[in-house]
Amino acid sequence: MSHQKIRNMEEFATLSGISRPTISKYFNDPDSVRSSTRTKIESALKEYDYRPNIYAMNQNRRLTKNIGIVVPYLADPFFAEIARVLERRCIDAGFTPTLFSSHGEQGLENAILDTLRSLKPAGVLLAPLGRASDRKYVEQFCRDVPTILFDSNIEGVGAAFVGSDNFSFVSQTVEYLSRTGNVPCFFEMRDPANPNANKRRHAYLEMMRRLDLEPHIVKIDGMGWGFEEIGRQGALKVLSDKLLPTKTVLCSNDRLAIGFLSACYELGVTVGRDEACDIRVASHDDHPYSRFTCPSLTTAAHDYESVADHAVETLFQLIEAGGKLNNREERLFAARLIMRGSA
Amino acid sequence: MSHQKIRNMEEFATLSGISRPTISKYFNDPDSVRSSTRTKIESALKEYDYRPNIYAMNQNRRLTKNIGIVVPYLADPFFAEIARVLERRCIDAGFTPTLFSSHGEQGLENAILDTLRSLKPAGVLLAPLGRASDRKYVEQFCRDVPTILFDSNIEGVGAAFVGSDNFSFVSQTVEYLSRTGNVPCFFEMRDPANPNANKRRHAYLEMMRRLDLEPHIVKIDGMGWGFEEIGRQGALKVLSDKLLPTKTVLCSNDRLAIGFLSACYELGVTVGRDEACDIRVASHDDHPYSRFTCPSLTTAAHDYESVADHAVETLFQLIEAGGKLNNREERLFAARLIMRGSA
DNA sequence: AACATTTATTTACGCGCGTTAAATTTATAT
DNA sequence: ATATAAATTTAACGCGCGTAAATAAATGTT
Repeated sequence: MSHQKIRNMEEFATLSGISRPTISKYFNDPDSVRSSTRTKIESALKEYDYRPNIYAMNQNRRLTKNIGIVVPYLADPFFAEIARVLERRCIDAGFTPTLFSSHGEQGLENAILDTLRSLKPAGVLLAPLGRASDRKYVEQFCRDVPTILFDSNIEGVGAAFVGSDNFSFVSQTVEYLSRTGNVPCFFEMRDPANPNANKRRHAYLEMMRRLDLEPHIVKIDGMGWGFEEIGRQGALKVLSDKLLPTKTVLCSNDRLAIGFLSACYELGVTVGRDEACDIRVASHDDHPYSRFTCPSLTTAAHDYESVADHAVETLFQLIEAGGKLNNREERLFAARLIMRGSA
Repeated sequence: MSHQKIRNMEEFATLSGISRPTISKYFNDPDSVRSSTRTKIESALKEYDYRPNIYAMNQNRRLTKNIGIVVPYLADPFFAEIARVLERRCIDAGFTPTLFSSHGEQGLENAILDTLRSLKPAGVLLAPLGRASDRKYVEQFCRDVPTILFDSNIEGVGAAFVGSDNFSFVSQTVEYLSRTGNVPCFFEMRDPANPNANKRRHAYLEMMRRLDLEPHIVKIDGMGWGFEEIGRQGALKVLSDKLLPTKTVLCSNDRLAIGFLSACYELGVTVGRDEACDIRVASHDDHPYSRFTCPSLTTAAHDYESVADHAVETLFQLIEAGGKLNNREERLFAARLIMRGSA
């Protein structure tokens, strides 16, 4: 292997004895050149270790192999996990995914969309901030760039939406908790930024109505993305002030529940399904850490794999269809109830 | 605001009545043009909402404003958190960070380094996989691209290393645990992929020697990046087989400890500093979730902010120095002991 | 051997912008 | 008003590659 550095395709073409357009063709599809030339190119490739500049390639392609993935907050393991699966799927399909996190800030989300325009992606998988999103900005972006929304829906924006069926989540937990003896109250943040939170509250109310039970909603204060601490503080207050209307708590999401369990432990409140325990706690999401809480958390699990698979597949369809789909599909995946120690 | 779409700088130049080179100059430094022309440009900017293609810009710049950030595993909240801080610092300094995760795979790490070459970054902040890295590949990359290593050091590779002082971590936890009455054993994976793990083991042995205490190392099996589950399984085995040599456990890192605490809860083993508790558990990292474990985890905290600040600052120095620093600085930041409920 | 077909080469232009040098205009100082 | 400095425009090239059309060479067919 020669240690000569190669600056561009022109140089590599000269050294390998093949013309540049043919080299270009090879990199876009090795099978599109005669096998004898392919051999020549590949032996030269071993010799000189050249690879084309991916961004220069994408500058001219009618359709790039870039895919943008945007999540609202990457330090949240839920999004980190789904981003990981999405990246993997894109790579396996021969695309180059680029991952961005909005860090919970509208300004950053908009800046990311600008950067994505420059990247000229074949398509984008976008989990918007939700209520904190600049709707017009996102809408305009989706008109210009083939985009699939996931996790948080924005009505009518993007070519399709893939997410979880919040009613399925809540109906299963409410049904389970009430069937096994207790009336759950619903524990959530006062001003949830994520639209799923609102859907979950409505689902809770609807389910309680169907079961002819009296609903109780416990709203706690807090801003930002530090849900565990918000849940912990809220729980400390609710528990010490004896504000809990029932002895079964259904948290809107696992991160709040993690904080809630932490507060219970601090206050000596025992949690579990057992009669001897003070309260039961359940939640939604099947956060990567929910099986390691003490006690482990009963929760409704996202079908991560299906959501990721379907989002990516829909995006590929969208790309192949030239950026437009006939009708805006909203595909929701059902939850799977996971019974653990906490309820 | 006109809804006319602008394709490139040429078009925008025509519409704003300014020549393209001047527009180009403006975008690279708004203060480098006369205030009267700046006003013209900015009013045109309001009118037409144009912004230059960042990748095309960077194709020709002698020095781009791109910065690559690479972490070994983004679904680990520790890396997610430090990546978040690094991104923020880069953005504030006017750079465009691009984040990559190796997902624990050597092949991906190498592929990311290739992509980064195409990106022509001004500099790269790289947390390598560690033992799983392709040393030669990383080494060659660092020779070609100005790179600062962080978190995991690879001797002699990169222009500098910024990380945490493992001895500081372990010396504080060992000193604290032994001073408050117990001899800690060291709980770790059999084949840690991260070089910090080895340094921590050595630090433990050295500290025990200094304190004239008998060291005990408990090694558990497990592969991959699911540390919590590995820690849990290991703890279940160690606890139920009564293999624990002392009643104080010092875990190599918080993620193992999270699993350990989970196992303790399952088995009814009480954890805490109190005499009445069965065992004490402490650890290292101050993982974002360590304050929400039950009991909350006593741990040695990274100085996230300092590590991130110093890594970014060193990178900026490196960039300004033209890609070479005189000597390879290895800067280690001390830990801060955080006493919580578990020990 | 003559023809048709496939594949490769040559040539040239385009992508969206940075950058430079020379020519020209504008602002500031005297 | 004139000299000087500063900013802008014009013109042109380069970055690393895609792509298209015309031409040449290799391969396949009868």
